[in-house]
Amino acid sequence: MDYRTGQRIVAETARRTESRYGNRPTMKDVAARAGVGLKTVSRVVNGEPGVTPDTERRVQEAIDALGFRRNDSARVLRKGRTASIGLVLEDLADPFYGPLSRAVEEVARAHGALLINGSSAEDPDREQELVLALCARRVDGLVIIPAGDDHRYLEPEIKAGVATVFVDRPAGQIDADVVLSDSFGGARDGVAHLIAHGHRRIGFIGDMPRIHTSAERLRGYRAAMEDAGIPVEDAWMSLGVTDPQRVRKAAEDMLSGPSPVTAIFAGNNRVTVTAVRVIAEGSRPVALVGFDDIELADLLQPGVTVVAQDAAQLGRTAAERLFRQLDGSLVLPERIELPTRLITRGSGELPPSD
Amino acid sequence: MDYRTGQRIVAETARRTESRYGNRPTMKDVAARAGVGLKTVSRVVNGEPGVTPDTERRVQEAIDALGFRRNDSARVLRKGRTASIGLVLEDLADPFYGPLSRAVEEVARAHGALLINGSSAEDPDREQELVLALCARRVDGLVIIPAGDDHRYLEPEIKAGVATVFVDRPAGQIDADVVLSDSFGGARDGVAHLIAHGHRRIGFIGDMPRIHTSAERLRGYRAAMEDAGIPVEDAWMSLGVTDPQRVRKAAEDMLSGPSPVTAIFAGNNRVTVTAVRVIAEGSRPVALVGFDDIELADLLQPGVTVVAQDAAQLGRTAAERLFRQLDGSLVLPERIELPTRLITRGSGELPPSD
DNA sequence: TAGAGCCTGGACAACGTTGTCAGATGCGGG
DNA sequence: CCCGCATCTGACAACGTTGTCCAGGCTCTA
Repeated sequence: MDYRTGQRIVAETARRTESRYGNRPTMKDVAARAGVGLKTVSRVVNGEPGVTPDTERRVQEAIDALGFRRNDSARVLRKGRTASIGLVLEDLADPFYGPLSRAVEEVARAHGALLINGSSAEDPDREQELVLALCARRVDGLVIIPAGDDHRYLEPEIKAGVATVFVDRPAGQIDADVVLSDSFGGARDGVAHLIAHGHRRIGFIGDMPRIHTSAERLRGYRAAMEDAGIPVEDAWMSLGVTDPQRVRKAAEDMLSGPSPVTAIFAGNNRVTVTAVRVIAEGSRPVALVGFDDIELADLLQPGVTVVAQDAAQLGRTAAERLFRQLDGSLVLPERIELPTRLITRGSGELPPSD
Repeated sequence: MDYRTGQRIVAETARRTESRYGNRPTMKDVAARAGVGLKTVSRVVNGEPGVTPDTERRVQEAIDALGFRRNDSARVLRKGRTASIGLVLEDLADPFYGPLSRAVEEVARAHGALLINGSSAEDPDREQELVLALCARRVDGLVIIPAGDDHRYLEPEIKAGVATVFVDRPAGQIDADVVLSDSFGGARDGVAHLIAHGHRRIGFIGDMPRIHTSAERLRGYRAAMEDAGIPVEDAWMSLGVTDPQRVRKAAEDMLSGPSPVTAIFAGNNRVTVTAVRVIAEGSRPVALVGFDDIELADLLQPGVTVVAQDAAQLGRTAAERLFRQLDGSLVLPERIELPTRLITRGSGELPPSD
């Protein structure tokens, strides 16, 4: 008995010492100070009815005096919903994802939710790790730009009620909502545009074909070439390169081989930027169409013709669908494909140089 | 009694119905299935020692079978730390903030923390709302790019132990860690660069002076002009405009007034982009130096000379400081100023055109 | 073989909030 | 003057986890 009492005093002292820094007032503290019950504080904090103005004022004063802030962790534990959603993308530093993320955030905000986001760095393991960490935090929903191609690990989560929407690329091995740009159609149109301007030897530089958008764009390229009856040479295609040096090498190779290309179709914004550089350094004009719009593209000489997708619209559409899942107004997974838009600015309209 | 029993049955039924969708297994469920105690499950989940391999296997099987995922809200409630930090910035869609955010995320990840971020849209009220929402979720720390100039509302939070670092602009009315770029020095150097190339009538287009960086850059502009003994005319300065149309108007005005400028110093990346456009449309060459680097700046004709700041480094520095606060290895708030770098690419070296 | 000491497992309280329900208070009418 | 009713307030359990502490079974030694 003495021993236990001693223990308690030690614990109490430790707690009090620590409380100067790191312990926050709780509703109980507020209640004690205001001389009311715990639940009354809860009512005031949440704006529930049934509190006299006088009582409310006393409680409010105590709240202000103590600097009380409701602990949402406890609230979540009780209520079950966190009012937060997770966004997993590839790299927030990529200018394509900034507007997308912002759009998701705005929709979340309109629904009173916060956004937690993480970058997968195009690594499937890291994607899974992130997604599961978000699930452990009990986000209400997930917007995922997948890096991996197997999302069966999400099945228990989805079954448990986590709303899920995939963006930019479809989910692997599971049936889920997907919002995509029309990569195939966009690429086909872009390449057809080059063909229409007289090109026949057209290069394609894209990311790894295991990435759905890359594969689709490659398919679009092939389709356009085939439609025009042009056989594609292997030397015209570079797949899986994305870092500037290797893109540079790939572009230089296609421009200098035995049957050099007269035009390049760039599979994404980063490739486009590097391609612009390589072409600008070369002496002869090379036509270029890029997938994804890039800033200042209109100010270059010539302006860069692009197949633009609306990143913000992609994010908005996905987030709205997510919240409709949460409302319960959605039942069956769907695949939504947003159109792309060819923006001609000059580089895609250059005639072949030979 | 009957009534209460009735109630209970209704509740039970509702719960069971719902449980197919929306209720997740808990450690208790896992324990029951594995035939062990609650705490044993906790030990397995957290990799704590003191569990026989055989027991561990049984527990693990139950976890997999039920699709159990630890509820971090409950964990947080118990442990006090959330392993998450908040980042409040102006607009994630702005290319300046993408790399910054990503850098913060990487540091957080290295410390096992998740990043919750929000955009203030340069609105002080929204900033406060966001910050307090983050505090309610008990983030361990906050990285804030302030929109407002009074942060006294944060005092109770900081006192309660929320680590806080301000980035890009200093905190208002409170003493806190700040990580900044040297806006004053950078702007002064940039303007001096123009002066060194023979310019005397130099325009300045910047954001609202209530934003610290804008004020500092304006001060740098004035200092450089004063150092060179050049009196500044009001018509050369445009403050508080940031949307493209108004920047355009401002630039056109300075270029066509009674004493037109021969060079423009652009106060931030968005202004720079618009200035490039206006200048490109005009007939006579106008020199330009911009604050913040922009993508493709080197490919324009002429290349855009800029005063570059390292957004990623800003974020990294701030986040590292944040975690050092959390380690307890930091005591006094400090102000860290990172240098800027003048990158000459052509536009800033053009001679005056008259 | 008994006792000491270690290892494993489990019962229980606590974290801070909210939902439920019952008690207290005040008011008007019979 | 008392009762019924409406309004306001508070006690208590529960959410799912972790820390503390104790019990029981084991091994090892004297």
